[in-house]
Order: sequence, then structure tokens, then C-alpha cells
Amino acid sequence: MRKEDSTNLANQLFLHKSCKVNEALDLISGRWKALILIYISEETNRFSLIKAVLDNKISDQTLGRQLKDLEISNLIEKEILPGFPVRVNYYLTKKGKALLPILDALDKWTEQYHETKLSSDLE
Amino acid sequence: MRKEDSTNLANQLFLHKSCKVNEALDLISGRWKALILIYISEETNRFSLIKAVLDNKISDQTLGRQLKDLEISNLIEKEILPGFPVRVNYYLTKKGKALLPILDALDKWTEQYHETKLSSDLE
DNA sequence: CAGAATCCCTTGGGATACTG
DNA sequence: CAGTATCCCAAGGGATTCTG
Repeated sequence: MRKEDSTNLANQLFLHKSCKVNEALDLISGRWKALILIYISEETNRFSLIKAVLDNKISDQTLGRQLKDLEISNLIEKEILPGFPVRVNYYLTKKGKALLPILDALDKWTEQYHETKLSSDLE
Repeated sequence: MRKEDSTNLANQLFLHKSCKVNEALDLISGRWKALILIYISEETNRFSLIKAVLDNKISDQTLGRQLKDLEISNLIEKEILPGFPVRVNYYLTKKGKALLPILDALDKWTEQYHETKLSSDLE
């Protein structure tokens, strides 16, 4: 295979495959989005509980935005409970649930390769 | 389980599990990083080839930074070839290779759930 | 309680020009 | 060829305040 061919092949990869990876990453690359998804997966959650589990290190404004982003991305949905004051429950969609194993894989990957700086890294 | 307990449990999850997911995402969330990793996986690559495969939509400056980031993250390594002008080959490390299946999973996930906006999303 | 409005600041990435 | 230096801009996220 000549060099031009391999370049063309690579262009195919870029156009047809790689872009989709970035699509996925865009949806979960928010500062807190993956954390929110993982936490919501554990149990039904309300706004203030999610904030609490994030150690209150996220502002209301930011949490609201991230939740809205996740909703727009169709990863979560919310149910507004009747009564006052207003309470809201957040759920994962099927799409969101399908992402959990991948987030778990990322977690395991980080754990496995955490600070390996050995010459044996190249195989 | 009382509410306080579940909150505490969630705090454990946050501290022990979720942070690592973000560690991983931080390494690959650069605008081009996942794309670069996928392309490098296909074959040995040089700076200008990587740029070409990205359709020249990335500036030299940015490409240099992303490659350096990936190197610092220990996802790739480079080999400087003797001679002039200088040529450089980039390789995936074991850590980087281990990430490919996950990137592939993200790709498949995107494809599978691309624009599903149905009420059946909630199961 | 669950957010939206406003304001501000940091960061990432683009463009261009230069170098060993 | 493979970068680095410099400059710039848009976007993301934080803090605070306000509201239904």
C-alpha cells in the first residue's frame, strides 16, 4: 500500500468513524457530567441530592446547566413531583444506562494504568 | 436505609470511583485527542501525516500541544528518526492501546443511540 | 426546592510567524 | 519536517442573586 493510499484510508476513518467518538465525548466531557450519570445510576435523585453528593463543589447554576445538557443529549430525563416546594427526580434513559459500562471501563482503565511510567509501556 | 446513609454512600462513590472516570476523560477530551489515538493505532505516524488525516483542520500549534499532552499522559511515545529534515514517529503505549476498545465502544454507542428521541427511551 | 439571570474569569484551541 | 512563540477569541464553569 502506497503512502497516498494509507492517507486516503485514514481520511475515511476520520470521516466515518472518529467523528462519532468525539460526538460521544462531547456529551460526557462536561466537568461533572460523568459523575452525575454514575451517581444517578445508583438511585433516583433529586437536584439537591446530586449537589450534595458532589460535595457541594458545584454551583446551582452549573449543576442546572449540566443536567439540562444531559437531558438535551437524551441521557437523562426528569419527573416533576407534585406538591410544594417543587421536587424533581432524575432518571437515566436507556441511552444513558448503556453508557455506564463504558464509564466503568474508563474507571478500570484509569485504575489499571494509573501512573505507570515504565519502559515496558511500549510493547 | 435512611436518606443520610444513602448520601454518605454516594459520597464514597464520588471519592473513590467517580473521580477516576474524570481522570480518564481529562486525558482524552481534547478536541482532537481521541481522533489522534485512533489514527495512530492504525499505523506508525509522523506529525505531518497526522495533520493530513485530520484534514489539515488542526493547526501546527494545536497538534503539537495535543501530542505533547498525550505523551505526558503516557498514551503515546515518539521516536525521533535520524537524518535531516527531522522525522518523528508516534506510537501508542500499552496504556494507549488499552484505551482503543473503549473508544470503539463509545463509537458504537453513538451509532446505536444516534438521535433516538422516543418515549421508549425510558425503560 | 429547583432552577434562571447576570457577571466574571480561566482555559482550550485557532492563526500566524519563526526556528533547528 | 516538526515543532515553538505569540496573540487572540469563544466557550465552559464558578459565585451570587433572584424567583415560581
